Amino acid sequence: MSNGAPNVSRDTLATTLEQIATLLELQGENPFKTRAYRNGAETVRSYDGDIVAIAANNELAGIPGIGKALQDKLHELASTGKLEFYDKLRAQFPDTIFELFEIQGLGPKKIKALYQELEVGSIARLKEVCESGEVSQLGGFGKKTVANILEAIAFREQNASSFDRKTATHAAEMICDFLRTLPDAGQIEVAGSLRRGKETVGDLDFLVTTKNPQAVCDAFAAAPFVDRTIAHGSTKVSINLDNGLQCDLRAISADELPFALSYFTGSKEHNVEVRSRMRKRGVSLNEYGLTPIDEANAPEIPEIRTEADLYKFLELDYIPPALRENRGEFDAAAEGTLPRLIELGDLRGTFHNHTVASDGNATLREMAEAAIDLGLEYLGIADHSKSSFQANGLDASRLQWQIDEIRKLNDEFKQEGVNFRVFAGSEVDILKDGSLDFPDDVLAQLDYVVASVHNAFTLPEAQQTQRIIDAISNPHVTMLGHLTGRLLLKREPYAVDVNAVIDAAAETKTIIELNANPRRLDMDWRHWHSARDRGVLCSINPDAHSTKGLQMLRFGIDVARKGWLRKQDVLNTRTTREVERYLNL
DNA sequence: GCCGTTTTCGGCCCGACTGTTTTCAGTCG
Repeated sequence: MSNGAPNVSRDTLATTLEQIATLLELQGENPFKTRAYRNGAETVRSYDGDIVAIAANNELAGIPGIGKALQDKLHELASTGKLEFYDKLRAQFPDTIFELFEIQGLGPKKIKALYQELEVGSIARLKEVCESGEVSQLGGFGKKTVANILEAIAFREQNASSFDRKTATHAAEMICDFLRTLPDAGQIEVAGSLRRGKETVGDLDFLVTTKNPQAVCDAFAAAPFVDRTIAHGSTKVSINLDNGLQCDLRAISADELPFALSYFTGSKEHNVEVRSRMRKRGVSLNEYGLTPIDEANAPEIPEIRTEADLYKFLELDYIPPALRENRGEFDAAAEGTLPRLIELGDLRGTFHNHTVASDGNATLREMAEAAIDLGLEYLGIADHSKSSFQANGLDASRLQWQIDEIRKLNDEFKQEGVNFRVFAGSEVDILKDGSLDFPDDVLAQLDYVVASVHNAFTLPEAQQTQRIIDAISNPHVTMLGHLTGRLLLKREPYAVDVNAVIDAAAETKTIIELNANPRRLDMDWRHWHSARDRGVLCSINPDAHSTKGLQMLRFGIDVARKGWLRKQDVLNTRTTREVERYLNL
């Protein structure tokens, strides 16, 4: 930002539109209007370009989903930092009104009634009127509803609403193991955002084919991992695990599987587009099948046995779940230019791993042997540098000692006939001024260098961005570690112009890391497609601090796929020899 | 509020479960 322009972020634009949608719902506004605001928010969030600048310059015309009304509002907000329409809406409700939407079972109609009749504008006040019994004056609020609200409030107080990929993946595997023991269960599939590879997951969706849906539902609802049952019908069950993770199960017939899988995999935005394309072909799609819109003029509907058949009917290539976000996959599928996505088996090694020398808990040899057990051909060690004293970072002399240890280990592997190489690196701190924590002559001793930010998270965006660009401009830097420093569900990314860093990385031929740690998954998948097209190479790194940590690579692969990355876009799919050549070794 | 190879007006994805309003509205995904 410059020239005293208001400091409005993409998130501000999107969140404002979302809140307008919510507030309009509370006013009982036309649901299609509120949806238009929500769509607009999603468009702003996922737009590939500097949407804030475009809005500030009033050049939004032509972006699908942003019509005249939203253009004007976004322009006003981006150029002045304020939006009168929004402020007037906000003034009609307390600031805490939004938290009521986090209570399961409460939607706009009930919240509107609560607010208008009982002045309920916060969760605290909601709890009061439920406990005092005042709420039963309202139509539609019976005993059961009140009990459910109180339970949902208690639940929210105890549990977060989102989960990292690792937690969600392990829960899904445990539940699938359980489902496989059911005699009535046929095919078992995990759908939803987990299947799409999202970095965090709000709930898990299971599909089970069966001839006896009631039995599957009953068994699921009675499973030992169920902490709380939200709904229990004859084809659908929703439960919470004791960590709060919500799990939904649908019992369906085998014929319905491709439709249900497509439907419940989403994303919502992708599904809307699929349905719209189906409608243009004269059919309506739901989770059970395809039906002609007009029986008299029914088109010929082919047999649908797989999701691929559904896409084929739309004259599209099969779109992998990772790409189903309505972010360009339909055009690519129509043109036959969908990427062949990277797979876990493509990885031959990995960089950015720690040992006991800094803050890891496994020795050099233990880490190397764990990598060998995973089928890898090489492993990059990159312990912290001295400024990360909290992580026992290495100074130049300890680093030299470690380099010698690595050379020795490689010799031992050679003598043992093990075809494996350890690369000597460092995760060198990017200092506040953009210089590096080791002088160039020390860095020159290393096989490769990961440069990362570990402090001064609160620098202004311009300064933080320049600091990182200065660091990766050092020719000794091979790759940039965890670009934004975010800790999912815990710490926001620091303010940094990711696009400017990507451009600099392309310019300086610096690799950008995809940190596979499920708490990071940084750089975010939304940037990879465009970074790839700008010629930036990726390295998928587990940032392992233990032998087990190496297994986090799978989550990096999930996110790389989500970012449209192919095998050739990722350094550590290359052979040892190719990597050596790349590193000039 | 957005949008147009049926349309500048009249549509906008669709169904399960719950609780309560005894025939359906609200919520959720």
